[in-house]
This record gives sequence, C-alpha cells and structure tokens, in this order.
Amino acid sequence: MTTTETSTTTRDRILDVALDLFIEKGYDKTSLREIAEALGFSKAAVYYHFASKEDILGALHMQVHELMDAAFERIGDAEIGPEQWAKMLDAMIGYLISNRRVFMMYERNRAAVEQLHAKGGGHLNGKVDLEDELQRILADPRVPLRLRVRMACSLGAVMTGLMMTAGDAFSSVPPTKLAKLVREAMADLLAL
Amino acid sequence: MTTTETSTTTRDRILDVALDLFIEKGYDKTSLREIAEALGFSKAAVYYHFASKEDILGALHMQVHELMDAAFERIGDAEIGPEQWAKMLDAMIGYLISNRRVFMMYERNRAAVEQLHAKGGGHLNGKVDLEDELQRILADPRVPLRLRVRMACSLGAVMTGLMMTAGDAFSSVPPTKLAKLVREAMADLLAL
DNA sequence: GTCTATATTTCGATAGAC
DNA sequence: GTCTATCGAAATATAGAC
Repeated sequence: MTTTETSTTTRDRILDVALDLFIEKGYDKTSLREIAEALGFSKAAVYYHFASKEDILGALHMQVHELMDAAFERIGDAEIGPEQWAKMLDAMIGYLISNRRVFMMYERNRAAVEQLHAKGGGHLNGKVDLEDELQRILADPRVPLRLRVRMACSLGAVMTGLMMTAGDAFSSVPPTKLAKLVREAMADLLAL
Repeated sequence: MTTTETSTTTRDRILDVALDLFIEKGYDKTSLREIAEALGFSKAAVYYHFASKEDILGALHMQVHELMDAAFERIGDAEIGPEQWAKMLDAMIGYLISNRRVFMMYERNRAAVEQLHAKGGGHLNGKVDLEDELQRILADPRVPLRLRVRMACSLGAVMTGLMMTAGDAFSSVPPTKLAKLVREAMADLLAL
C-alpha cells in the first residue's frame, strides 16, 4: 500500500454529497450548482470529474447494481424457487444494512434511474434493468403461483422492512438485530 | 342522476394522461407540453384547469392520500398492534388492486411527491406526510420490537407484492386471486 | 375553454484562463 | 483541477386574442 490515508478522492466526495442531495430533494430537483457549492467549489469543477449529471446518477446506480448482482450470483439461472430466492434475499439483507443510503436513493428516484436503462447510454455496461430481471424470474411457470407471489412479497418485506427501520423509530436498535428479525420474517413468508 | 354519461371532464382526462406519463417517464421528465399534446391541445389549455404542474401532481397524490386515510380510519389512534395493522392492510389491499396506477405513480416518484409536503403549499389541506405517519406508528414502544419490524415488513410485502404482480408476469391471474394470496402472506407475517 | 405568442428563469454543458 | 463567463436549450408560466 503506497498511500492508505483516509483521503477520499474528490470524485468520491462528489458522489457522497450527490447521494445525500438525491435522497433529500430528489435527482431532478438537485442542480449541479448545489452539489458543487456543498463541496465548496464551482460547477465546472464537477464537470472535470463527471461528463454529465446523468453520469453521477449512473455511478451511484452502478453501486446498487453491483450489490444486487452479487446477491444474484448466489443462485444459478436455472429454476429459481423459494429456497434459491431466500439465499438471494439473505445476501441482500447484508448488503442493505451496510449500504442503506444508496438503496434509499434508488427507492426514492426509481423513475429517474430507470430512464438510464431506457436510454441505455454506455453508463451501465450491458447491465439489465433490475425490475426486468425480477419480473423474468417471477414469471417462471414452473414455480407454483402461490410461491411466486410469496417471493414477490418477501422482496418487498426485506426492502421496506430494512428501509423503514432506517428512520428514527428504530435508531436505538443495532442493525444486526434488525437484520435478524427481518431474516426471520422472510423465512416465515417463504415457509422454510 | 341528471347526466350519467361516461363523459369524463377535461380535468380528469388531464389527470389520466399525466398519471400515465408520470409512471412511464417520471414526474420531472414529463413536460406540460407532452401532457397537452397527448390530449390534442395546447399547453396553455392545461393551465386553465391547473394552476401549476405541481398542482397536477398534488391532485394525483391526494387520491393516494384519501385511499390511505380511508385505510387508516379502520383503526383508532390508540395503541396499534399487529391486529389493527392487519385490518388496515386488509383495506389497503382492496384499494391497491383497484387503484394500482396511482400507487405506482407514488412509488416511482417518491422524491417529487414528498417535496410537495416539504414545501407544504396549500395543495394538501393539512395532510401529514404518509411516511411520517407510518414512522410514528412504528415508533410506539408499547409494541414489542419484533412485532413492529413485522408490521414494517408486512407493509412492504403488500405494496411490492401487489405492485410487482401488476406486471406481465401475472397478467393472466385475476386480481382477486392475487389479493387473496397476498392477504394470506400478510397474515402469516403478522402471525394471526 | 382553447389558442398563439412571449416572458422569465433555470439548468446543463462548454470554452478558455490560471 | 479549479476557476469565471457564457451559451443554448428547455421548461414553467403568463398575457391577451378568439
């Protein structure tokens, strides 16, 4: 390690500030001027690090994508039933508690994020839209309807369960404890 | 009934088109020009019916609010445990299947919608932000943590469960059947 | 109620100096 | 890498005729 200092790169500082603002005000109502001023420098400086505003959103979305892809890697692309689904969600819970903010950004700016895929600019290297991927899995007729509905429900339970507990209502509870409770709820749903 | 014709008012037609576009492209990337042209008339005509673009979003959001308020009316404002919560969700499931599109709009434009509350313009008559209301209920220390987490999870299960099943993957399944399956999942989660 | 302008503002993005 | 200055586009909103 040549230099291990805590020195965050300017690029990362931009992403960090943008993440906060995108959660608070939303992507579209956040201007580059605001991002720049929050960091103490000018709009043009931001353009040195990112080619466009969309690129900033794209970079943040890539983080979500990588985490989700990692969770999906747990399962093959054969038939995906409740057991495989549970493994995937199990991994996701871990990622969610250590990366709440990026997921919150995604949740609060779905429309804007999915426009990235629609236009398909080089941002995401052949990445498939998350929602499409999930729909494809849940459409598999080999899995009984009842179970597929429960798979959809369990995804929502995990996402919303952990997202809502990010608020003040649960601030005194350690994240690992929350994760454990959510995992149990998920298991009940999938009848494991 | 003086006139029962299917004649939708122009105002309602605007809301209907806006709803579609807000779901597809997102609130911010939808311009008034697009809304107007989809209806076959001009931008200025839209301004005759709505004071601002925000007002259109506000009107749509009010529909979500009224449905949620109706669901909340099922329960008093005393201690809200799993049983009360289940009653509320039960009502919500009904509203969700007959009003999927407004809820989808809300889900995909959270940031934009919550900015309405933040600025607090006269749009919503003293209405409290939905997210805040839910946080308040889930913060009640009289309800054991485990159950509160499950309440949060069940909300997500219902919302996401019914929302995802709005897609092609379940298009052949009658909504009432989906509702029944989601209700069962919810009951399991709340251990009723 | 709907139209044709037009006013006004804001923002994303670029050029070029330092 | 960061700045100042500016361009150009697009959008919200308004004015006033029909």
